[in-house]
Formats: sequence, C-alpha cells, structure tokens
Amino acid sequence: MNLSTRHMKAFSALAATRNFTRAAEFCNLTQSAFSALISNLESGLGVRLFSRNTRNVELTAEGEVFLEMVGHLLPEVERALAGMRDYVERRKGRIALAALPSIASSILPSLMARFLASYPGIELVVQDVSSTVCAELVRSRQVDFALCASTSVSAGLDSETLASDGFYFICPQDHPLARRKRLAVADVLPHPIVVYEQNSSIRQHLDASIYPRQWVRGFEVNSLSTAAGLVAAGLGVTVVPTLALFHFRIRGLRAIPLALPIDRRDICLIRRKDSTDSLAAQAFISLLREGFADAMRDLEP
Amino acid sequence: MNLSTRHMKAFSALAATRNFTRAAEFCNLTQSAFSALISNLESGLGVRLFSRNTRNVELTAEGEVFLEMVGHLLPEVERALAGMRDYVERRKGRIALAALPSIASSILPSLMARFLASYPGIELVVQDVSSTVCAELVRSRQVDFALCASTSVSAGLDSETLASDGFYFICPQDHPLARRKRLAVADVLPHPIVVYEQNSSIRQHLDASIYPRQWVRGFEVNSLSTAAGLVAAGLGVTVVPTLALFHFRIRGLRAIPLALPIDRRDICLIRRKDSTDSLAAQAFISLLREGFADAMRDLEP
DNA sequence: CACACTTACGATATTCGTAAGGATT
DNA sequence: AATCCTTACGAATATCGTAAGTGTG
Repeated sequence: MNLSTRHMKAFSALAATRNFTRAAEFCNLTQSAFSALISNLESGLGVRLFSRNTRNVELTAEGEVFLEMVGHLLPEVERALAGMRDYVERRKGRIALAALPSIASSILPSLMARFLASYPGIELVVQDVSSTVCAELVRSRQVDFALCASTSVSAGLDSETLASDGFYFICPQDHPLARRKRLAVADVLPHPIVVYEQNSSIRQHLDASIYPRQWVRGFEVNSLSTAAGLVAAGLGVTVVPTLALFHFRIRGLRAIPLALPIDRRDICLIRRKDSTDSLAAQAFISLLREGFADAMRDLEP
Repeated sequence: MNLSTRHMKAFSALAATRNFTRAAEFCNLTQSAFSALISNLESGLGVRLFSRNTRNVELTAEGEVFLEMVGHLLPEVERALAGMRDYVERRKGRIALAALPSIASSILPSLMARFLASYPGIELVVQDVSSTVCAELVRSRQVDFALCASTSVSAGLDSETLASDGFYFICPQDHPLARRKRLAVADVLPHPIVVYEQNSSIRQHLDASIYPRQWVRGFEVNSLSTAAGLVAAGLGVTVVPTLALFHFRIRGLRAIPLALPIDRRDICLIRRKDSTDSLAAQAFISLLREGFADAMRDLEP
C-alpha cells in the first residue's frame, strides 16, 4: 500500500461530507476519478471504508478507525510540508558564518540588517574569529561559510574574493600629515601608532608589511572603535583597511591612502568545495556580493 | 505536492545508505526509477534534498530538515497502516452484541471461546437483555448485532433465523413423568413448575402458550442454573427451550420433549439493515451460524 | 577506466474525464 | 423523475526498465 496525501485528503473530505460529488469537487476531481481514488485506497488497505448505497454514504467500523488515524496523520504531514515550504521560501532557516572581527564589526552588521529585513525568519549566527579559525570552522562544517583574508585559505575550500582592501592612515585633522593626499611607509614611521592585538588580521598584515621594530608603538587596543576614540582624542594615529573606515567617519579625523609593501588585503568568501549551500545561505551570499561591491564603491571612489 | 509513503521510504533509504544503487535495490526498484522518484520528490518540494556528484551523495541542509521530519512521520504512517492491517486481519477489533440471557448463558460462551481462540485480539462485549432491548440496542448502534427471539423484531432491522428451539420438560429421573417419550401441556399442568422472572423470554413464551393461571407455580428464579439445581434437588420441575438444555445435562435429570401451543421459539440474528458489519463481526457471525446449526444438531437429534 | 548518477526512450500501468448504467427515494 | 454512485472506455500522464551518456576519482 502506497498511502499518499491525496488518499488522506480524499478520505477525510468524504468522511466529512459523506457525499462523493461534493468531496470530489473539494478535491478538484471529477466524481468518477474521486470514486476510483477511494476504491484504490480501500483495495490498498483491503477494507471497505465507506458503506454506500446510492443514497447514503457512511463510514464502516474500519472507516472510523482509519478516520481516527488520518485525523492525526494528515495534520502532521501537512505541518511537515508547510515546514519544508518555509525553508524553501526562506521564511525559516539558520545561517552560521564566521568573519574577521574587522568585518564583523564594520560592514557586516548593516548587511545582516538588510538581510533580516527581507527574511525575518532566518537565524543568523556570527562568530568573529581570525582567518585561520575561519577556515577551520568552514572545514569542520561548524559554519556555512566565512568572510576572511585570503591568506591561510587552504585546500578543499572554495574561495571567492568579495572585496579588496587598501590601507589608510588615520589622524586628527590638525596632524602634520593631515593635508597629504597619499602617504608612504616612511612618512608614517615617526608617529606613535595605535595598534591592534597580535592575532588581529590588520596587525598581522602590518607586521608582515613592515618589520615590527620600525614602528613607534602607541596604545594596543582590541577594537577599531576604541582606536577611533583614541585618535580623535589626539592620543595617536592608526592604520586601517578600507572596510574598517566605517569606524573612522568621525568629525575631526582624516583618512589618507597609505602605500604598504603588501598593498592590499583581499576579503574572501570561503566555502566547502563540495557542499551545497542552504537556500538561506545562497540568499545571504548573493546579498553579500552586492553589499561588498557597493561598499568598495562608496569607500574607495 | 503529493507525498507518499514510497517517497518517504525512498528518501530514508537514500539518506541512510547515501548510495542510489543500494537504496534502489532496497526499495525493489531499478536505480534509474529510483533516481526519478527522488527527483520527483525534490521537484515536488522545490528543493534539492541531496547534493550528489557522481562519487558522493549527501544531504543538503534542507535534506537534513526533511530527514528530521520524515524520521517522525514515516514511523507514524507505518504504525497507522499496521494498525489497519490488524483490523483487516482481525487481530484487533471490538464486537459488541446483545443476547437473550438464555443464550448468553448457554450456547454463547463456548462459541465466544472458540472465536477468541482464533482471534485473540478481538474484544467481545456481551449484554444479556430481553429481546425488545436487544432490538433497541441494535437500532441505536450500541451493539453490532443481537441474538434474540424473533418476536418484537421491528422494521429497519435485518433478521436471520439461526436456530429454532423446541421446549423440554425437565424433571428428576424418579419423577412420575420421567419415563415418557413426549409430553403435552395437559400432562405437565399438575406439577409445580420452577419459572423464570417476568421479563425472561422463556417465561413470556410460556405465559403466551398457556394461560398463566393454569400453572402450578413453584419457585421463581433468575437463572437457568438455579433452576437446574432446584430440579436436581427434587424441588420441582421446569420447562426450557432446546438451547438451554446445556444447563440441565446433570446426572439424575431427564429432558422430555414438550408440545406447546406455540411450538417453537426462533432464535434470530438481528442487524441494522443498511449497515456494513465490521470484519471482526463478520467473522464472528459466520462462526455463530455454524455454531448454532451444530448445537441444534447435537441437542435435537 | 571504472564506478555511480543522469538522461533517453519505448513499453506498461495508472489516472483522468466523458458518458452511460443502475439503484434508491 | 431526480439524485448519486459505479462502470466503461479512450486519452493523457506517470512510472518502469533497458541502455546509453556523463562526470569524477
């Protein structure tokens, strides 16, 4: 017996109406097709479910038993199918992603907000971790994808560059370099620089670009917004990548393009090579592509 | 979407094996037909459930969600179908019937025992009531059928005679009439008779056969076995129909055919005219037909 | 190149709707 | 006569299996 939702719907319609004609049109079937459907169900089960003499249709004893069963079963099946539809139409879902702190704290929140405005039912879980951890989380399926620097992306993962960061020197508007149009490393070295913690992608990029000893180390902070506060208070200068400029759009601060030996930092979307993204993830990823492209256009005109 | 048990079984087989070929043969299908079945399911739901590249088959995120659902759904559907099969194969069921006390206490118990030996899962509920109540219970669907006297069976009910009772005079073997081969009413009248309560079918039959005043009334009892005891103790004689002879097969008692004006009592099976009997009831009824016929053969050779 | 899934395609089976048949009130 | 379920039958659809195609390791 191959019981289907059609069978159950037809059965319950007939049990409710006790009339083949009306039940048939309720199921959008000809009366004859409907009759055949019911007979098919009955022969599949091996019992008459309805006793019918042209004038009266009523449930047999076994029909009553089946009605009880279908009364529980059909709503459950329909609830399950509706649940699937929720996923298909992205009313439900869960996206786990990893991102560098400099991304998670700058461009990502607004993109998440835009995404959630379109798909309010989807749960977004973000972990802000270093690039190597990003890759590890993707590989171990703990997240659906990650946004991180292109370095340390290893085999088995699929990488797609979403944005390419340049670097900027950030200083108060009354700083000696404040009027310059572009700067080189040599220009910056004399000034005490607010730097980020050791694991930070920005710090690692700077350390890789310039031998650490050459810097005049100022404060060491964890977050970009703290750095912004310090610089605004005249307590130092700093260097940040394009996407982090969000945090430095503060009155009294200047951002000047800075040429570094390792000139750019690529921001990549990394995914497992073989895996298929969930529909929710697909939707978010396409929003991210647009969002990053827009951000680059706005920040580096 | 018309989700069927085939779909769910195929899905779970594939989710378990992650291999189309093996899952297909598990479902007794060609690999190609199986593949089509899965595609059909996926297109019905509007999602890919498996990500497959010729070498690997695995669940997508939506597939995982569906697996969770099917994991609950499929066992429930199968439990329901197995439940129906229990009814069809008469491993489960419930038969409610009404019967005259003289039947319920004599021939019926052994027939019930035989029935339950074949169909141990079926619940039998017997009410021993008068013929008019029998008819009423059948009409109001409180019982599936009844076994009662043919009198007072009214319209809308289907009646089938299962047995025809004659009447017997019961006396101790040392009674003056004990050697007679057959008796008439006149023979019996002088002897004090153990009679049954007013509503009893036997009492009513006797009252209708012979004007009540003509009897020499002995004890009045409720049950046939009490009557048997009294007669065996020499405290009277009694008159009972054929089917009640069971109770009087006691050493020292004689049963002698008695000709009454209303000679026989027909025992009928009565059912609702339109209703369809449950499979369990059908099985019991056919056993009853045989059982009553056998009993008549044994008791009235 | 071997294995595993997909596609192509003709054959079979199912399901559909129209229309006629039969039973009940 | 009217209503309502069943049956008959040709058409449309779905499903099956064989066999060829395709891509991945």
